[in-house]
Amino acid sequence: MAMVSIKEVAAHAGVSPGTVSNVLNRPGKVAPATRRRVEAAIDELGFVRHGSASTLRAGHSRTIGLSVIDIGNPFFTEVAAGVEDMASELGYAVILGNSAGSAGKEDRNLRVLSEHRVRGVLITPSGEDPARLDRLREHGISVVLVDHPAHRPDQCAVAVDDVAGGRAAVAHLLSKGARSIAYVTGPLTIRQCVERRAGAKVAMRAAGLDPADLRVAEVETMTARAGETAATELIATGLPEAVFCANDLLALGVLRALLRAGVRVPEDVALMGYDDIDFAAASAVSLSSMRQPTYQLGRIATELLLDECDNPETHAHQHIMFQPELVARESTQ
Amino acid sequence: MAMVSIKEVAAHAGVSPGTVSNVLNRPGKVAPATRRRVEAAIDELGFVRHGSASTLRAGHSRTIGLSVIDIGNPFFTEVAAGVEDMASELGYAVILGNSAGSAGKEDRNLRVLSEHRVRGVLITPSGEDPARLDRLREHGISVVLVDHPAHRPDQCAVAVDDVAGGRAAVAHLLSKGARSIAYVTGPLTIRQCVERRAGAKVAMRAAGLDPADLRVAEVETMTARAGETAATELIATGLPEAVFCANDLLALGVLRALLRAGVRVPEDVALMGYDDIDFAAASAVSLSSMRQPTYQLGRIATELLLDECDNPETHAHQHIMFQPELVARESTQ
DNA sequence: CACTCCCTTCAAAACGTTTTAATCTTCCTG
DNA sequence: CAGGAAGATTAAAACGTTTTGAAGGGAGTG
Repeated sequence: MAMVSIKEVAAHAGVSPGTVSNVLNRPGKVAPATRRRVEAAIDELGFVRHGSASTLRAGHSRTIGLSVIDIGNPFFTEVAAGVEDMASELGYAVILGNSAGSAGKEDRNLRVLSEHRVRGVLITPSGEDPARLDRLREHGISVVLVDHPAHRPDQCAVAVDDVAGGRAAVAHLLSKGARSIAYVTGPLTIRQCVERRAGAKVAMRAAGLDPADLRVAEVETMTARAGETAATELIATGLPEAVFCANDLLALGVLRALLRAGVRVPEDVALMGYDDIDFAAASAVSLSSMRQPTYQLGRIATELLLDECDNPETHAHQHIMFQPELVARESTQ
Repeated sequence: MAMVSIKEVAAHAGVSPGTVSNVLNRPGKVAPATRRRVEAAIDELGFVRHGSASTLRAGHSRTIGLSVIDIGNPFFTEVAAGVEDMASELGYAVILGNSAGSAGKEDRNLRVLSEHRVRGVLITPSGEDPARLDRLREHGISVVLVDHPAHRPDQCAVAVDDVAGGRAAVAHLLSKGARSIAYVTGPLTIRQCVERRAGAKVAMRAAGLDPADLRVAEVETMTARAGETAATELIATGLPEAVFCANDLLALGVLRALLRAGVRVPEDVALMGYDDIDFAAASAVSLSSMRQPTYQLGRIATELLLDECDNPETHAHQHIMFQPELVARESTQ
């Protein structure tokens, strides 16, 4: 109830509100003696700046938004960690939005971010609708795409080469002797899922196989539970020699269901995940996976975004594309 | 750049700004014909309400804060999921803060939340310093403790009985025949760690053992990596018959290090975790753990908080204490 | 027709900052 | 000691909403 304003601080310190504001925002501009007096008043009264008022007047806030597809996925928490670290180094706060794979929730989150007049937005878009992001840009909110290639040249983006990743993963499975391969994937509206599939087909063609023979099992969410469902279906309809999963959560679910059904991994079925989350190494059969520079992805995206916000005239848009790295473990021994 | 204000909408629709505000906030108060006209103007101009301005004028925002200890821990992402679902059902947005175990970061996050004039804060405090939270309350920001018992009677809190959990976990290990037990824990400044240890000692005393014999291995963070460190140390100094870990991440790390060192689980060492995160069931040796109603924790805490905010006169403070549940798997077979 | 009442809309003030231009001090220079 | 520059502080306007009390306009009533 007792929020104290800059005016009361000013009165208490015997100066004008403008001076208090200066102490807060450009301490250099105010004489050391008065500054100390004001700072004392601030402490004494427990003053907390009203962020909304300052955003309103200043026209922008020191806040950025981060919108991810699934905060329950360790991949994204790792990205978020990178974002948060870099943002707080540069004096920005982060508002996190989780779209949970739903376009509706993503829209709601973007609206909340717009209303907050965030300085910029980092987003891993869940669908392919650049228009909504363009609208943000028209409103003066910078957008950097994370784990997604740029929609347009005048935009920053930080991504990982998913086609190369899919190709490397399946090439690895093929090199272990597998000939029939299933691809367990989330919704094929998700770009990553589509590109990893494309990479998988490239690898098959390169090995002299018909890409059309890639068996695709599509599930609704990219969670361990969905992975179990997919595996149950594979078991019912006949197992392939190898399974490539669009991410590690799916792969862990597949693994769990296979083992429960008495299927041996990798003897009966070889298994590959994607993302190399921490838990991949600790699972029942340690999981081969494609490692991505997750934390770096977050840090660099944030750096690009804030450079764009803070130095608009010198900023040069960049499209950064990392290469994923194969990590072979027991599941493809 | 082209953020349109309520004034432009008003001009475009041929009404006053006040009427536009009414359309936004109490559509019932405005005649259907004008409302439609205003709504058309809003769509046409792509108007987005300036949240800061409205917070400033209204004195409060429809936003709550959630401050957790470690967003990398699935336990907290599950809590966050519950919070977000309930909050958005009630029309609130959530700002997430991750203290990453550091009191400094927690302070910074609370400051950011204060500056945003959030309506209330949900927090799993990382240390024991009720004073900082009292300061929030003095500022008119409601606080509900999550996974932590109340500091004071006039406050809501939602917790799980950690003493009972620690007791049940160790009683289970003892029932499997273990006599020497090690407790791998995060910083003993964290309440959960302390109480689970207290519970462990209760169980030992009940079994006729000396509680002082509980070997405590304290590590700095509650991550899998820290668990590996702890296990390495245990191996070097002599293994106990059973290990109880303060959470599943630690347990997974311990498990990984033990297996790598050729120690069999549970034959040589029985192992228990805590939280029953999804990955516990999928690990190399599936992990026995203590299950908590995590998602519910988040939902209920949010419900209490928003009831306190929206109905301050009828609100009754509640202290809710859930009981954890033992889940026995291979690691304690 | 005069009056009241209700429904709708409006004008203006207020919220707590930041910022700009102006004023007031102080100190230096010649 | 006059003149001015540099530095410190201030007053006042502005940001985009919400809210309040008042005004406007029909419709119903006596």
